[in-house]
Amino acid sequence: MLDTKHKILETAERLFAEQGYSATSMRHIIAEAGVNLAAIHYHFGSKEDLLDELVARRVGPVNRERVAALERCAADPKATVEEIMGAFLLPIAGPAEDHPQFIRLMGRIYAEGLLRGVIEKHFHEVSTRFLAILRKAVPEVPEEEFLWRAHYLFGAVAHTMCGSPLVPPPVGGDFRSRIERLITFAAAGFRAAVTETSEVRG
Amino acid sequence: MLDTKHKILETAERLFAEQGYSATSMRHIIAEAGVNLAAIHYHFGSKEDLLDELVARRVGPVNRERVAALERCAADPKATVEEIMGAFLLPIAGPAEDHPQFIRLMGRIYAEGLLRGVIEKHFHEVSTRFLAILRKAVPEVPEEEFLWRAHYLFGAVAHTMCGSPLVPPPVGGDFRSRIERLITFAAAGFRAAVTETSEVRG
DNA sequence: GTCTATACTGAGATAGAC
DNA sequence: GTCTATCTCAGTATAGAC
Repeated sequence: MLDTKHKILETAERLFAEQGYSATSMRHIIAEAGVNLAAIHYHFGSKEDLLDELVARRVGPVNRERVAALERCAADPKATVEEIMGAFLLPIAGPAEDHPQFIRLMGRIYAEGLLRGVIEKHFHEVSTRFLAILRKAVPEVPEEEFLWRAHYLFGAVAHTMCGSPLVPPPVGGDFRSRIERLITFAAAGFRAAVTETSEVRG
Repeated sequence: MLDTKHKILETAERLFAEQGYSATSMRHIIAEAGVNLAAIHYHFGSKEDLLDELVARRVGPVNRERVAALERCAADPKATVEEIMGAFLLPIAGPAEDHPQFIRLMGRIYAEGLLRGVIEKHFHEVSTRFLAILRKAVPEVPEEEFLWRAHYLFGAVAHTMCGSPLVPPPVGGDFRSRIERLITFAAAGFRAAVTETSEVRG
């Protein structure tokens, strides 16, 4: 039955989002879904492939929005850093309001590094395109510096999605405003003058 | 014998750093260390407590350096954002050169969120002090905005330590220069003018 | 106090009957 | 397609030798 597969998918998404990927056992999923343990392997192959299908379902539409917005930026020689970042980041805002736990899950599996294959499959293409377009908006930044700054940006994005163990989470504000704040922060960072030899020690 | 405990500690640190915490089994550790499985529980209590002791060993000296540098900043009313960030971040540079894999491990366990207890125990106090001092260097930033920016900074730091699945890692530069670049980036972000209603969509 | 042997529980995965 | 039984490998707990 397709019903079995669907029940697994729905239950797994809820449990992964609530408890995280590693903390959710397949036995817990099948118990709540009322199906047999082997059904997961029959329909998906493995626990990781189950996650993969979950991610594809939600991320596909977001990535299509991203690509459309990014190509509009690419066609506009006057596109600002803020607009390009917005094209990449704001399409998350919709799903983030509808499925806040899912966004948290995505941030966590990105940060975990364990599921590198899943991440690369769903984000490598669009993130590469994003960086290529962003690159042209800040031509004055040397290549190596640009890559590091992209690194910082992705770290900040993941953290914004999944929450920090150390900083008290400011409760106010929806996800969209969080993203807008992040864009303000990171755009200033990308425009910062490159320091040759820093004098930062106190 | 203290020898057994020491062998476990050394072997575990190496394997955790090479393969990550979750991916390293206790049976793998004891096989390479040439000790018995139960010895880990006798000396440490659990796998997580073993990690805890590993972290404490390396992080203790770093945190003492941090606190000393931070208090120098606190005593100086003219301390810049860059200097305060440097006080918090540059003490990692030394260990990062000597034990690069260990730094990567720290970034990963921070990002994972699973070992929240270990992270809080070793970093909560010093990071709280850091944020309090940094707060006074940017009084013009509203409180909520400041907390989010701190959030972005911590995400970028963790990512710098553990590497990203999406951005091609720039190979050049030692860890200290990475931190200095990050400080330039984040200081500009903290100083950015707060946008009331952003106009970032393309 | 230190360490060994062994057993327990729960995880993901798989083969084969129906 | 589905289910039972079973396999391997985790982390953990305990009894007891020295």
